[in-house]
Amino acid sequence: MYESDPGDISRPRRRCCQAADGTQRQLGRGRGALLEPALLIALARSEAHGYDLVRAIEEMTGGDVVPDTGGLYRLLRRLEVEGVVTSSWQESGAGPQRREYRLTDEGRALLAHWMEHLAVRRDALDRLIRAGMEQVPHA
Amino acid sequence: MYESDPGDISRPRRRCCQAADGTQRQLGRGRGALLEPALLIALARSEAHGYDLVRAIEEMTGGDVVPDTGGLYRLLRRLEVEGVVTSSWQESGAGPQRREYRLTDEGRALLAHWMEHLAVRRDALDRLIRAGMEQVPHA
DNA sequence: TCACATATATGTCTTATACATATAGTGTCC
DNA sequence: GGACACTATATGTATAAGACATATATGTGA
Repeated sequence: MYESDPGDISRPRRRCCQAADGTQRQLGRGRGALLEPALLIALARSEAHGYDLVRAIEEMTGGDVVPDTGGLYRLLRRLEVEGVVTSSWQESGAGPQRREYRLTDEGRALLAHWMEHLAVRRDALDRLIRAGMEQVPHA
Repeated sequence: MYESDPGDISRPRRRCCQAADGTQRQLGRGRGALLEPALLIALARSEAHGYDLVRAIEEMTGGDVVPDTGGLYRLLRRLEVEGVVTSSWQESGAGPQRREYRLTDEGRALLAHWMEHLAVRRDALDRLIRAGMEQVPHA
C-alpha cells in the first residue's frame, strides 16, 4: 500500500487530507471537518482534558461548533493511537478522574498542515459566497 | 415524527441544516458540505446539465471543489425528489443524451437559506484560523 | 434524597463522500 | 476499422464522520 522509505520504520505521517489508508480527502477530512483542527488548536494553547476542550472549542468558534462529547472522546483516542496526542490520568483528588491530553511534535506538525487546508477552504468558501450573493436577493 | 400543520399537506420544507427526518445538521449538511450549495448557486445562474455543473463548480471554487460525478448525479436525483430542481431530457441531436436541470422556487428558497449558513460557517472558520495562527509559526 | 454539574465512555444509525465501474454516443488519428 | 479520448449519465460499494442516546462514577447544593 505505502511506498514508505526503507529507512523510515515509523508509520507514514498522516495528513489531514488523507485517511489512514492513504485515500484522499477533499477539503480536509470529513464533513464540516472543524472538530479535529479546533481540537488541535485548543491543545496547542495548553494541555487539557476532554471536557474542557468542548468548551474551549465552543468559545473559539463563537458557539458555532458544539462538539458531540462522544465523538470528541473517540477522536482523542484515535489521535492518541496516531501519535498526535499523549494522555495521562491526573492524580488530583477532587471530582471524577480526568485524563489530560498533550499535543506531541507530530501533533504540532499536523496542526500546521491543517492550517494550510483551512486557508484553502476559506478561499473556496469565500468564492462560493461571493458567487452566491450575486444570485440571492441580498437580505 | 413531524408535527405538521394539518392545513399543510405538503412535505415540511427541508432546510440545509436538517436531514429528511428532521435531525439537525451542525454547519449545514454533511462534510465539507460545499457540493450542494455550489450546485444550487450554479443552477441559479442558469439551467444546466450535470456534466456542465461539474466544471461550473470547479471554476466557481477556484478548483478547490472537484465534485465526484457519481455523487453529483445522485445529489441531483435527490434534489429532484425533494422538489428543489426539475429536469427534462434534451431533444438535441448531437452527442449523448443530456438531462437538463432547472432550479424551482423552492430551490431558490433553499439557496437563500444556505447562504446564511455559509456565512455562519465562514465566521466560524475565520475565528478558528485566527486562533490557529497564534499557535502555528507563521509560514 | 434528588437534581445537577463534572467527566469519560460506548452503542448504533445515518449518510456524505471517494473510488471503481458500466453504459453509450461522437470525433479523430493512424 | 480499430484504438483512443471526450462527453454524458448512472450504479455499486466501502469508509468514516457525525448525531443522538445512554451508561458509568464523583461531587455539590437544595
